[in-house]
Amino acid sequence: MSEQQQAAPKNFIRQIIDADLASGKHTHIRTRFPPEPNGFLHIGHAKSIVLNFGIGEDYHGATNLRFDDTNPAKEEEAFVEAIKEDVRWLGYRWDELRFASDYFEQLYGYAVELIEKGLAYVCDLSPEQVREYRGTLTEPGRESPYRNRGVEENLDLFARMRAGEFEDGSRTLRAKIDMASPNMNMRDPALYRIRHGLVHHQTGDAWCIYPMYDFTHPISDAIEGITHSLCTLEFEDHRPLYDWVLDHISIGCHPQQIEFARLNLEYTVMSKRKLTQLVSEGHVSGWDDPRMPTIAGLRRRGYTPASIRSFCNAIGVTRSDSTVEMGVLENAIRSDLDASAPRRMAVLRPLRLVISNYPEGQVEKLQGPNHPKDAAMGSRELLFTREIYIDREDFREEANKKYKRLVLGKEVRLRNAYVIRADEVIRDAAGEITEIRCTYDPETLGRNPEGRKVRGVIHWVPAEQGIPVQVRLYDRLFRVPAPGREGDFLDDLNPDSLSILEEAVVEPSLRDVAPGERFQFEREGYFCRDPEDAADGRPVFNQIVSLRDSWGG
RNA sequence: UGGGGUGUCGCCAAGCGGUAAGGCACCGGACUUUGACUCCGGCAUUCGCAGGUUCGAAUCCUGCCACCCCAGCCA
Repeated sequence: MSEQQQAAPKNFIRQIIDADLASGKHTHIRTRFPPEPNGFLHIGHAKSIVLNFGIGEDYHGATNLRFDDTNPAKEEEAFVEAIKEDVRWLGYRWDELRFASDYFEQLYGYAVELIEKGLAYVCDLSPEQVREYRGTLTEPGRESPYRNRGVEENLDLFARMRAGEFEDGSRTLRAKIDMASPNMNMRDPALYRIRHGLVHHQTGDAWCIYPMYDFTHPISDAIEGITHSLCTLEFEDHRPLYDWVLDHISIGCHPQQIEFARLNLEYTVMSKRKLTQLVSEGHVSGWDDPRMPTIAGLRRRGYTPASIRSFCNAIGVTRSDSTVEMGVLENAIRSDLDASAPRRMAVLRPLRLVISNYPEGQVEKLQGPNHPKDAAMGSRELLFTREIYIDREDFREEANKKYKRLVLGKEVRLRNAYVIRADEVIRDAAGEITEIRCTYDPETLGRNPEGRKVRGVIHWVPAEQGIPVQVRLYDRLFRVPAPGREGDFLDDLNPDSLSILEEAVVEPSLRDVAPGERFQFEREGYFCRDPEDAADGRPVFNQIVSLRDSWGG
C-alpha cells in the first residue's frame, strides 16, 4: 500500500503527529475508525478510513475499528458485518476490534465518579423542558431545578435508573457545567438516557440506560490509548466537552481530538438520511446499486480498493469545506484500470456487417494482445468471420474528415484484424439500416496497406460466435452538482442514470468471466461482470467508467 | 444577532515573513491498429476585500465581507 503516498506534502494532521513524535509527547501512534453501525459506509467514510488506517500504517502505529454503538434504537448487527467487510475490502486490517458497548460498565463507573465529585446530576426535566431551559444561540439557558441535588440522592437515583425503575424520558444524567456557556454543548449536556425494551446487538437487554456519544467517545478513546482522535468538523464544538470529560475523571490518558472537513462529491449525496431514502423509496436497487456512493455500490460498480485509496489520498485532508469533482474519482479508477485491465472487444449497439469477399463458413483465428503496452499480459484468441458486428455509432453514410470511423465507400481498420471498405448499405422496409456490405483487404493483417493510409480503427465481434450479454451504462445519479441545493434532492435525480443495453455482444473469449472481473472494452470504457445475471441468464456487464473522450461528437 | 470554523487557478491542495508546488479539469501539439494510454507545451504578477507593520507579506496586525457548523434524552 504505497501507491498513494508519493512524497505528497503531509496534511496538517500528519504534521501534528510529526511534532508530537518529535517533542516526545508520543512514541507510538494509535488511531481509530469509529463508525456507528446504523447504515452502510460511503466514500466519505473511506476518506476517514484511509486517513486513520493510513496514519496507523505509515507511523508503524496501530488503528482500531470501534463501533460507536451507544444508541441501540438505530443500530443493527448486519451493519456491523457490512462495515467490517467494507474496511477489509478497502485493504485495511484493524489492530483491535472494539465496541463502545464493551465499555458500558466502565462508563457507568466514570459517571458515578462525576456524580461523587458533584459534576453530574440526575435531572427530572422532560425533553421539552430541557429544551426550554437550554436557552438559544443568543440567550443563556437556565439551570435545572434538579441541578443542586445532593450527591447521595444523585447516586441513588442513578442506580435506580440503571435498575429500570424509571420510564423512558423521565430522567437523564447530566453533566454540571455551565448553562450560560456560549457553546450549547456545554449547557449541562445529557450523559445518560433511559431506553427500555430495546435489544442491543451486543449487550442484549443488560442495560436500560445508554451513555451519550459525548460521554462515551472520549472515554473509549482514552481506554484504548488512542493518541489522535480524528473526526469531522461538525464535532469541533464538542471538543471542549470531550476535554472536560477526560479532565474530570480518573483516567490516565487524554487523546487529542482533531477535526477535518468531511468529503462532499459533486452530483451525488452523502448523508445517511438521503442515501437511506434512495434505497427505501426504490430510486435505486439497493445499498449496493452501482450508482450509489457507498463502498458496496462502488465495489459492485467495479471500482478497485486501490483506486479508492488513491482518490482519498489525492483529495487531501484540510479544515476547509470543499466539494470534489467526480472527475477526480474517475481519474483514479481510470489510471488503475488502464494499467491492469485486459483489453477486450464488445459491441454495445450491434450493426451487422458482411464481408462479401471473405469465404463463407471460414473461421480465422487471430490474436489480440491483452494490453497494448504490456506484452507480459499475453494475448487472447479472436475469431474472424464473414459476418461480424460493429457498433452503429461507428458507421455513417457520409461524414467529414474528422470522423475517423467507417463511412460508405471509405476504409477503416478492424481492430486486431483487416482493413475493410464499406460498399453498400442494406435497409429494411422502414428505411432503417440493417446491414453493411463490405470488402476486406487480405494484405492488411498486421500491416498497413500500401499507398494509402487508413486513419480509423473500430472494434468488432464475430456475429455467430459473439456472446450476447446485457450491458449497463451508468451516468451520474443526479443531474446537478449539488442535489437538493434548492428544493427536494429527489427532484434532482437524473432520470437517465441507468441505461440497459439488451443487444450487446462481446467477443468469444469473454465466455467464462468471473463476477467482479474487470476489462477494458476497447474504445468504450472499463467494465466489470456483475455478480447477478440477467433474468434470461445472460451475463451482465457494468460500465465502471467510460474512457476519456476528447472527441465529443 | 451568541459561540466555533473556513476563505490560495474551474475543482482539490502545497505554502508556516524571502518573493505562488502538485493533482484533476481545460487548451495546444507529437505518437498511436483504442478519438484511450504516453509524451511535450500552455494554464494565479497573484493568494476574499481594505488598510497597516516590514527592505520584503498568501504568510504578522487591524477592520470589513462571504460561506459552513451548533439550540437531539442522535452520532
